[in-house]
Amino acid sequence: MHAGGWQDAAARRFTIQPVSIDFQIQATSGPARTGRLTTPHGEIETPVFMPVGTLATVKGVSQDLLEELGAQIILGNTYHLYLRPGVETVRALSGLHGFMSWNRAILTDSGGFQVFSLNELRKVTEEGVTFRSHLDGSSHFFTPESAMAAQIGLGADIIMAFDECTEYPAEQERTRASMELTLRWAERSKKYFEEHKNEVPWERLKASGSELEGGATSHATQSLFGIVQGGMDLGLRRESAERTMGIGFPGYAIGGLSVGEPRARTREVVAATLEYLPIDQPRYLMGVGTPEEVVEYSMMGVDMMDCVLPTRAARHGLLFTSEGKVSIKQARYAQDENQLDPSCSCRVCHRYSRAYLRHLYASNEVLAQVLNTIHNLSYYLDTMKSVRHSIQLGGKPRFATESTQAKT
RNA sequence: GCACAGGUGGCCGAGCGGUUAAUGGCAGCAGACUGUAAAUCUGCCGCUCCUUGGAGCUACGGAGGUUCGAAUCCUCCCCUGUGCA
Repeated sequence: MHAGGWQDAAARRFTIQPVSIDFQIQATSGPARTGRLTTPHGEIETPVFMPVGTLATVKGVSQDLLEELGAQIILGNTYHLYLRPGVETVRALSGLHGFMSWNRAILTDSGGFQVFSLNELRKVTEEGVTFRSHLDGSSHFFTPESAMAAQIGLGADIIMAFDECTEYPAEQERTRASMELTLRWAERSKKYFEEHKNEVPWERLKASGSELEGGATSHATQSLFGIVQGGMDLGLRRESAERTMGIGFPGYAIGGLSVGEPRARTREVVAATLEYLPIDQPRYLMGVGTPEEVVEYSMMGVDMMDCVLPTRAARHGLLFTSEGKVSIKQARYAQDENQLDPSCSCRVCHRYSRAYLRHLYASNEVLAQVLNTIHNLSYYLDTMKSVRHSIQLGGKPRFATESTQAKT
């Protein structure tokens, strides 16, 4: 069932124009593959999970901890950073990398997701989106062009086209109209980007110092990724993929998922869309998912994923472990002297008991957020490491809850 | 001792004659969270019983009383705070 689509995709790749980002596939196992994505801030081993750091911070953890955890690339958000501290401030402080002192790769989302998530504070037109700031109520007009300008100013290694994340559920006509709008915006995004991408000085974009892992590259520009929409309609997904590829980007994202649809539907749409995308370029599944989903999608051939779940859930006392979810706030852990996850070697599991973590959470201590976030990110990042390993060995990956089922 | 002000469910605190098992908040318990308006949000939270819905019981310091009806009014008692002796 995969074969036809894959061959189609393989054939199509020759129509893709040259790109400014390097992606080399290293090993494959069925539809899954490991690869190396080269950015101005080092090489990224894929499949990769990208922690979300909306406001130039992955909430709860410092940059040196992120490095220790093995985060290869993190996300920032254009809309939020535009509002605060403002693109000019970030630009003046040597871009996101310099501003937040992060020498590894960064990807910024364009603000397209806010078109969806802030739907009560915004108005969409052909030209762009008017947002009413959630901070002070002021009005801000975003267009594909302004979103690109902002992202060029922020200076992330990978930036995203300005899209409309279609809501769920949506009628066929609405989904198509939304998809068409995203396509027109994708063209405008690319056009503006091509004309202005050299405005990010190479010296600034380039990683500095000896901390850079993998070495700087010759890619002197940012890379702009396109985003496939099309809702839950497989036909529209295909059309969106093909037409987005027609515009031509160095990488493609699958957007508009995890917006409330049933999980099985997400899987179906991802599986279908992957087949329509080029086989030799990075494919980025936006906003997904649980540890199990992240593994599953990696095995389906997704190269990049990001999700708020590990960090947000951590702040809310939900921890992911090899034995399944642990809601550390539960009374049953009050005197549990065991480590959180017996098969995790993160600094949290290594040192603290469940009882202590529960106490910190119950007492509303900020350390609870820090430790919980460290663990969850560690769990995701280690899971990805093991997924990459499995793909390289051509075997089946360890699923996040495998040992739970074995034990109970 | 006298004068005021008070004693409400684990805690704080509304209510001041009926639609009150009793508003709120906290604490407690459980759940949700998927390109971050999220250290957020939702539900439960006197006891017992049956199926949702309900039934019964016990409750507003204590004991009496007024009233068809009292956490709410009256009397006495106990206790707490403040002031004066």
